[in-house]
Amino acid sequence: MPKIVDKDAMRVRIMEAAMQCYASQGFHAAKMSDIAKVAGLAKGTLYLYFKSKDQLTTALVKWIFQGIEQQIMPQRAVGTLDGYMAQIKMALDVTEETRIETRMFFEVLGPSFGSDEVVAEVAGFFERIGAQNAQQLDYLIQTGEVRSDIDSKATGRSIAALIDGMVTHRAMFGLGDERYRAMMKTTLEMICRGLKS
Amino acid sequence: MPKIVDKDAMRVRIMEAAMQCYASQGFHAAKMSDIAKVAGLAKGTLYLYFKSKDQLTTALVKWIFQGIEQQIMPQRAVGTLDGYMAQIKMALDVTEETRIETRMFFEVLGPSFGSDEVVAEVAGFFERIGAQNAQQLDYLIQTGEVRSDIDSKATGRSIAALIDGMVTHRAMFGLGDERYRAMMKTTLEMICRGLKS
DNA sequence: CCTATAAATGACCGTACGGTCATTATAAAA
DNA sequence: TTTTATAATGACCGTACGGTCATTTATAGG
Repeated sequence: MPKIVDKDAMRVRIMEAAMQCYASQGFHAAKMSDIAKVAGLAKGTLYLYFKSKDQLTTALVKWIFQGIEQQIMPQRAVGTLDGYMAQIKMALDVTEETRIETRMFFEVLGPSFGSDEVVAEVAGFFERIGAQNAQQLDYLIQTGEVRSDIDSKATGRSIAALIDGMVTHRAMFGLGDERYRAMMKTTLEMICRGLKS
Repeated sequence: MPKIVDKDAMRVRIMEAAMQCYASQGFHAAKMSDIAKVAGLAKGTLYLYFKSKDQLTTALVKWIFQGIEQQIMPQRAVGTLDGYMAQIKMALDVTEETRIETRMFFEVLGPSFGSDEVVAEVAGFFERIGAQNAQQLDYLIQTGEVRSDIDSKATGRSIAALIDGMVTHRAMFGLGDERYRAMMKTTLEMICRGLKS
């Protein structure tokens, strides 16, 4: 007899609203009432699904990174160095949406935001990306396309950091499209030459 | 006849206190009264030297980056690729203090923080680092140590972004010393191989 | 149509912090 | 020592926002 609601869908709806508000106003400026308005709910309702603003934000960050990872990871191990480079190129060539998310993370990853949980989540994300890179490299070493004297684990993790550096700088410092494209090109060449045996 | 004070020294004293508070508590958690206490002043006094917390923070960020730049830039153009690589290595191998500052910037660069001025300052910093790299590369191209078919401007700016990526990941994601050292090694090798003609 | 239970609401509260300003302290010069 | 302009102080104010909860609304089943 009671009213029944899809709680997971509701949580997603709220997280989407939060994302929108954080993107346009920033984390601190976005009020819970704003998020509620965007979600088409009353403020109090948010607290039925998330205990606090921090918890909502933590959930949001996890959700976003899980999304990115699901989008990236399935692209199964490619068999050639060229294929691997193409994969890196895709990672570098981010969408506008990712750029918005990047800006948001800057606030959320700051030390004033309570949860080390969020930092740990993001750290884990890059850890997995690094591990995937390492695996790729190991395979390409076996096929002989990549130098056998590199430390694949360290190199894989480094590549993850390098990509993040590029993506972050593009998002934060308004690097124009043509310019960034030139940067991508030289970066890819540098990495490729560095790996090739 | 009036009481006279060295205003610049006072501003520095306050910025140092702010830095300390931001580092330990984060930008948002640090209250003006905390900063005052650390500086050994009353809260109201801060407002004689900075119009607002935001302005204090903006000044602080500029001050820090100017310091870093002065520390880095004078290391005049080195004449060999090995010298250049050594310079990059130094940039990668950051001190604990820099790591603290890195964490702080994550908050301050977030979109909720009013001033695009700060972002512009940091953008300018990396722009200058990129330009310096480009200059170095141009020289090394002329001496024949570096491939002549690279886009030195784009490569220089990319290297700045790559370094920042590494440094940031170290600061944010608790990469251990040995591990980071291995990452530095492969990164340096990759860059070096990528540049060498 | 009624009822019981889940869901939604938004007025309200507490508090905490940035910023102000009337008052007090300080020190250089006369 | 007095004067006077500058510097420092900290109690106080306003307000804005996260979070609560008594009340109202919605709906599935009988």
